Amino acid sequence: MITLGIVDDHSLIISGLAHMLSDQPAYPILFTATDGKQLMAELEQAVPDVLLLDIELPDTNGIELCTAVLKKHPTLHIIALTNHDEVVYVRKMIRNGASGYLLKGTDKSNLLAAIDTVARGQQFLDRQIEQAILRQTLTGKRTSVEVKLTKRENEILALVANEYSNQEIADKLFLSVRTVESHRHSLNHKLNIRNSAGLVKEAYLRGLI
Amino acid sequence: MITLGIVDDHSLIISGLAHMLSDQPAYPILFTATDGKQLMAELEQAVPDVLLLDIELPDTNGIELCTAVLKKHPTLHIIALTNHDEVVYVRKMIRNGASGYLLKGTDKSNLLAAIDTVARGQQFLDRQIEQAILRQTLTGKRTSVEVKLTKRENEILALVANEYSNQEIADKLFLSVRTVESHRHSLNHKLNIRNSAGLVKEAYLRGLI
DNA sequence: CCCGCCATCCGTGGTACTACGGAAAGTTGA
DNA sequence: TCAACTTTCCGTAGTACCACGGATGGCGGG
Repeated sequence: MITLGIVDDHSLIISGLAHMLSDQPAYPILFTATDGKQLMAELEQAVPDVLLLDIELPDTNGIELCTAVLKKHPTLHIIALTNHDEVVYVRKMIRNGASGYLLKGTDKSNLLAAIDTVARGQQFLDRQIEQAILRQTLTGKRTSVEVKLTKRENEILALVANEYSNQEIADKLFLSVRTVESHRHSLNHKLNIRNSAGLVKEAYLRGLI
Repeated sequence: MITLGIVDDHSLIISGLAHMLSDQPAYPILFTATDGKQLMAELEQAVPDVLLLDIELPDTNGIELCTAVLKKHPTLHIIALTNHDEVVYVRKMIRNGASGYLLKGTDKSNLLAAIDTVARGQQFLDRQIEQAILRQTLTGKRTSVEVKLTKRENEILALVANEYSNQEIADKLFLSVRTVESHRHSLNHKLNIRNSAGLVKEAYLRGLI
């Protein structure tokens, strides 16, 4: 028996995971939560063996949440759950105490394997991630199954990185400022960053500067 | 006779230049202006042989202004006038059509030489800049007479570049947010940039990331 | 000893950015 | 053809950042 907790702001993901586990009586789900606050509240009631934790949450970021949760409940094994397969993120999470790292596109067998592995106290990385890390180490090159940006997003990323303000970008591309803001919001979300600084760094990684 | 136009938002600089040229009847100053708009207006009245153009202006940046002016008045020879001796800026200006590049700390003979040279249609670069470019080409290393930052400024620059918010920086360094803002303001001023994006780029140049 | 620079703090008053959510039109692919 | 995605736009709010100016105490050089 390995008890579980699931944290994700998309209820779709939660129900997807719950469905995958529904025919597995050995993996009871103790609770689900959609944000960090709820998670902390739930943990007051019951501490599962393994926590599936989305690193993108509305009220906090999973990286810090990871640290915070482990501080309170050191016995917990955390599997980070995310769409972001860039090696940087993985390193951050692992450095912050996560035992495993799964992409949301994972399948059932992978999920169960991950749960079993971390419950045993070992580390589990998504296969895709493992390969990315290997490739990076061998070739010295960066990110892996990079987050794909749309044409527009790339364009705007480049301009932001070149010190254009939203207004200037709007003028240059004949868009409204709101549209530019929208795209930036998407970028921030996709890339799991929260300000211009992050965008510029990303632009460097992508060779846009 | 070489006619001149001067554009700088600091009247001090303008009068300084005017003074240097006051005993040179061969270099009449047709007009002076303190911003891009004024410049464009003046150029409707009279087009000088050489334009001394500060690249930092309140209403625009000299780099784009340079392009814009030359588009309208292709015969104009422009000498960029600035405190910033980083090679990047020089390259930008030259690529945008400037014929010469002078540091504001220049002396009279240097100024006259620059004017004569560009009026003849040749290119003139400040000696200091020339050497910086040579050094860069030879050593493969970047910027020249780098703007020096204080210890604190460097520290904060690094944190900004690593996606820390002002609040977080303040917490980390045990400062008030206002102090952090002050330092950022100094950084922006010293480095001639205006937002986080610029700071992050600078941090890259300085190897802080 | 005084001047200048550094580091610290604060005030005022913007402007820019960010987090969401919602909506509509166009594109693309299975 | 239908679903999924992209691009565009807007609203509401809040937070972060930026441009100044001004003030203080410390510290080093002349």
